[in-house]
Amino acid sequence: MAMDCKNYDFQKIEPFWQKKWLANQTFHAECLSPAEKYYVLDMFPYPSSMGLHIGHPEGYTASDILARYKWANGFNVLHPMGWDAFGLPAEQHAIATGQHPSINTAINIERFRTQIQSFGFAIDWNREVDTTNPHYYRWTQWIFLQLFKHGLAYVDDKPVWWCPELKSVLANEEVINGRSERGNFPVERKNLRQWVLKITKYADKLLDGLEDIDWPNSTKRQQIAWIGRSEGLEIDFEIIPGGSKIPVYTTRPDTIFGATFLVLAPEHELVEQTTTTENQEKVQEYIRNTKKKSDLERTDLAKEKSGVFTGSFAKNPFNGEQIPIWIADYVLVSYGTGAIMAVPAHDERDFEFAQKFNISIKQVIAPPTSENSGENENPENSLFYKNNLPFCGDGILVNSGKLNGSTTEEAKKKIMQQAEQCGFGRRAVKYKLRDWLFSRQRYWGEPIPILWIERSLYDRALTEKKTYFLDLVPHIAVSYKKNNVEWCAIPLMDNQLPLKLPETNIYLPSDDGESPLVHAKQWLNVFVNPSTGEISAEPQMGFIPAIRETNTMPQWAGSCWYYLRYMSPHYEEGLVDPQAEAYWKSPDFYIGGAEHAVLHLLYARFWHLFLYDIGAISATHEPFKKLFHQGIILGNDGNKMSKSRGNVVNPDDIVQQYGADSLRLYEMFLGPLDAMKPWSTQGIEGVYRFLKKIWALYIDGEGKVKKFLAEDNATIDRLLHETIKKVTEDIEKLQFNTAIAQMMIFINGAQKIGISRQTAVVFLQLLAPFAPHIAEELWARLGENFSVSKIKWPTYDPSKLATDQVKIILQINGKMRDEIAVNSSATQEMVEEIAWKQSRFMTFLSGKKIVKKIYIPGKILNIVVK
RNA sequence: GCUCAAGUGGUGGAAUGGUAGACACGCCAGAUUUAGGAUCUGGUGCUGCGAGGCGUGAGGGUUCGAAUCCCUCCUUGAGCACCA
Repeated sequence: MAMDCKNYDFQKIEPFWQKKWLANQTFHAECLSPAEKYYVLDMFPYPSSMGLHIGHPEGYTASDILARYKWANGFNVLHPMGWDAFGLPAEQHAIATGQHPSINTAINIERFRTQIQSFGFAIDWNREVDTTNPHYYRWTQWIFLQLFKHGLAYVDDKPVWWCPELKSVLANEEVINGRSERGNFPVERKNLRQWVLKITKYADKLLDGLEDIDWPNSTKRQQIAWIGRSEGLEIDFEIIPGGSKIPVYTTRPDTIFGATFLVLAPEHELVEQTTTTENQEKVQEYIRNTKKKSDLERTDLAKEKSGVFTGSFAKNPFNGEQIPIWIADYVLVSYGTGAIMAVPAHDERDFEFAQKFNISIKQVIAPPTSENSGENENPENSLFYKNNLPFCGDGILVNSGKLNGSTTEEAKKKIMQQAEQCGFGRRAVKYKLRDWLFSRQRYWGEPIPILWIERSLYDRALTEKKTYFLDLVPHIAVSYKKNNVEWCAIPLMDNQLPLKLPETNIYLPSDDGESPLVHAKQWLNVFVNPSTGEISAEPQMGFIPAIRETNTMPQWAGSCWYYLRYMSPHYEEGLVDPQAEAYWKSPDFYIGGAEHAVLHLLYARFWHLFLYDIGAISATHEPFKKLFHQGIILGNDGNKMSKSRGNVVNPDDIVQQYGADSLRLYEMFLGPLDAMKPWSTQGIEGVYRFLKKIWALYIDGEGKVKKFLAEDNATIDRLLHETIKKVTEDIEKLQFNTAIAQMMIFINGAQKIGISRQTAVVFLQLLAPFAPHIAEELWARLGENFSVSKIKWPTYDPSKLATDQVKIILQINGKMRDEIAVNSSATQEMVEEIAWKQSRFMTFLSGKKIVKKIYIPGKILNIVVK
């Protein structure tokens, strides 16, 4: 017992039990316990200076209910918490104050931990992880080096998204409608040397893996769309005059006879070759204009198509037709072959373009009609369909020579076959997914554990085979050229990890894409012994000059594998203890916001699949078997909570005023867990009253346990078993709102009728996952053993649910007219006999002719009349 | 524009083919109280004196029976947005 308080004094009760759970390590997850494991994972928070948001405890409470429920069912539960602590706000604070970001980060973590502990979650605090701790990021760096060694990390200086405001590059996934995902600042294209991870190599595995995991459909769909796999045909068109070939990519080879022009992207390498002398000027001007446009303009001004004719023609290899070659910026150089065959009759974009530039439109697909299956199609009579162009669906081929009458599906097959046989085309698979841009020009991130040395020294070390990095570098060297010197990347050795961030007082990146780490000159320029890997700050015999990589990793790096670290957070021999990994495998339940659908959740799956492939882990291919997104909690006014709207609810205030149990209960009672729902300041009163009612049912005005009934009456007995059933089933289905409603029904009944001591005990077990503090307190006052969350979960007795009397609804033409109570074993004849005696029911039947009777045993008797 | 999801009292929501509105908020009345607060009891979809009638975004359909299944439209939310 916490205190001998008389009233429901949550301010005394809650901290007492929180301390007790911590001190007793009540929720410590024992690795390799003989019990079956259950791993509940929350998306770990970024510890911002704003403190915890009211949305945080929503997901955390849901996972906590599950964790406590599983403990009570005999599972060995892993429910950890940690900090995704690298990130921009801490760095911006450092820039503003000149203070090292680790100081502020530590303060914020402290505050988050205190806040999270004030909710009484059954977390194993021994397993806390912090992505900014060198003991942690040592292994983030180690994973990077594995990716490097396997040729999945390389440098590139293609155009990348650059955000001038953040002074950093961003990944494709971090750019939304031409603005940064964080901060909503405009971004532009810039050529910079950057580290890139070859996530595209895992495109198919990332796609296939989605099939056997239990995730929200919308999230799966988003990942599928992001990967954007398509199957099609690459077809070579011959340039007239000239004779060289332009490969185009299409997913609709069946429309090949409808191609009336060909379009090159403005950046396409054959632009110069295809442009005739008299069109030179116009084409160059068009390309100049395109370059001036930002990517935002180029994609956002989708309304009006633009383009220019090159003067050349291309020969359609299927029918020998010559079609004009145009240049237009609606074709992207980075997708497919950067060139398309345009079929205006069956593609909206091509249609729009053809209309604007007066290019002919030729229909080759007729929409399928219900009556004919293609045989009666009259190719000459296609005028009828012209009004409906462009028609982009599947149909029947017309105007396509011997393919006329084929379906889209048949025609695709035939044309692909023909193209491959004749050698002017080949099947191809394309993806929208691009490689993951992995470096950032920031201070507050994991340093990339790479040294750069000159090419000749690199080659010499490898040919002489007397070097530590012989097996640690990819087959093809990762290199770049600057001022005519070529630099090659070599890794640090495992025992040189973690590569810690150097001390500096300059945290601001430069305007031209230089990381603040370049200012740490001592750290930056070193000497390395190529045979031993030894690093020295001073030149030495046998050492060669090297420069450290100055970019850091993006914030997503640390969160890609934290769920593995929780399994053995103090293990020093590897990222995860193989025994722990074999036992815990992967999270059984993962809950977090839907905003990470294509960022964290795609990156983490990529790393997991990779780690599995290289044998670093071995239990599962996919990291997150079951995923759930909690809904957003809106402000009182139905709008998103924001400082500017003044509708922000601070969880600390709620805990202060109503207690953590009320907050937990209320957030779960608001509505379905995945729904977006508005906070109501008045609404929380309801659950608070519920808790006070429970208190009053157990404890008298003197703070003593009340006298319970010697025995339950039948109504309460049935209600208890109904409640056990409903609460148990609803927890399994994550329908916490209705589970709480059922407990309220129980308490309302208990208040009227009274309950036995045994029933009072069982109810506390049901309540404990939702409101653990009050449940633990009353449990202790009843003299039961600590802890209520570790006692075997109650089961219901089905025989108690059966009743000897059932209610039958009497309907006429499906409308409820009366109800009767009958013996539960009553037959239809017996029910009818009683029904016919009901005067109210009979008044509805009088003068009507009975057509049919429908009887659903135990539920309904419906009389159909005329 | 395309794709997906969802529309139920004054409010949050319950019911996924069988009594629409569980549970809760709010509101009304009463009890207790010097008063307020707290607590307890009863009521509360709309309409009608009543029997009853109407009612789940709108319209249509399937069914003995539809909030639930199907079609069309409207609204809201989410995602994608020249990916050929």
